[in-house]
Amino acid sequence: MTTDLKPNSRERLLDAAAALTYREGVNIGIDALCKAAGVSKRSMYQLFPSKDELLAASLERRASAYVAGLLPAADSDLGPRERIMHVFDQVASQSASPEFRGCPYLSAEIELKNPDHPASRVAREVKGNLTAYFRTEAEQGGASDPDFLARQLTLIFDGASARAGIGAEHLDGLLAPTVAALLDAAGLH
Amino acid sequence: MTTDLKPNSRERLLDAAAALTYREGVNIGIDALCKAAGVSKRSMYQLFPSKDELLAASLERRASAYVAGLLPAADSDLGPRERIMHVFDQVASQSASPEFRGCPYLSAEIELKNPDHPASRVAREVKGNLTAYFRTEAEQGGASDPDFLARQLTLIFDGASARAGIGAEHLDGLLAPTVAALLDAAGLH
DNA sequence: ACCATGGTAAACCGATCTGTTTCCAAGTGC
DNA sequence: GCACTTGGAAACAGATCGGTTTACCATGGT
Repeated sequence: MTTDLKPNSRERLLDAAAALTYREGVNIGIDALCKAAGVSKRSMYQLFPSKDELLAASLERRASAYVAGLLPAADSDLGPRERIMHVFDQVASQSASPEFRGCPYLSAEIELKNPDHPASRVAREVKGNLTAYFRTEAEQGGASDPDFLARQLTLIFDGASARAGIGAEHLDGLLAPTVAALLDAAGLH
Repeated sequence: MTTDLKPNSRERLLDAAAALTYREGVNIGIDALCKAAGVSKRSMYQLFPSKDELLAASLERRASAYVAGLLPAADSDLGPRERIMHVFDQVASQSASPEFRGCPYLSAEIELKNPDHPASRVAREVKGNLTAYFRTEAEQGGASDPDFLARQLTLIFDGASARAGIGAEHLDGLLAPTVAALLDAAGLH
């Protein structure tokens, strides 16, 4: 077993950072993060070299759960079209919650304008994975230009996230027909 | 003539606020704004009651120029379809500039998570006007559901703004076919 | 009982935040 | 010359920022 002292503090910090930065933005203070996690600043700075790295680590940790909530279960026997639609259905249903603030990775990249920020790097990677997923499914479904379709879908995804996140749109019934139109245009069967 | 003492300070502040918050985010400090505008804080606080109001006023002032850069000239004799496409062509060409950071109104709403912030209110109104423009043109073009199409187009607009703004997408050749697919699906002639 | 470890609370540091105030120089009218 | 306004420079206030350090207290091994 790899040494696993201090098991809780680290995770509590990551969870608190994920929750608070999502609600309040990346400019939330370290004192607030530590207080919410029930961890002293001293311990925090033993676990993470800086706030930036804590933020990046919290986004990274959140990543697998985030995509798990978006993608269909591994054992589901859906076709490529359904596997794409599933992502958008999930976003639409998530956006119904009043706590929904859009894709945390998009928000992070917009708030930290600096693309070299460690958290921006993580965010870029996660979003890249989503686009890659779309591309794979598009290919599988025989789309005429899988790469192009994947870019279109990511655009829709981020647009929907952003608008629903600021409460400007309620996605209900909007997303499915829009995505369907693009899939049809791309010849995805 | 309405009294127009202190003509320059006010405008310089508004311009500086627009430019700096766009580049650096809404968390830019007041000292930096005043220094960039060449106006003392004392004068600034005589002209505006708070930073929030200055920010809101700068977004409001920027609004007419912003939509002017997006919409076709008033005397242009374009059909509804072209008048819609024109907006997206403009975004695509603007996004080529390295200073492009996406729609400033979307960014503002995302960064200030508070929808009651005066600047959020202004941003919401400006974006509402864009959606209204789309709806009008959709109606004019005989779209089957103008309201629905307008929501779709705004979604694309914001998605494109966001992704190009963070440098994740270069819109070139992506936007026109995507929008065209939606216009076709809506039966816009 | 003793000491090491590890973690919390809290003071502290210098910087920066929004916002206020003081001081002073440059007009301006008379 | 002289009262008066205007506004810039900058100090200031109080809070908070990221980050460090000190002081104390709990545990547990021996």
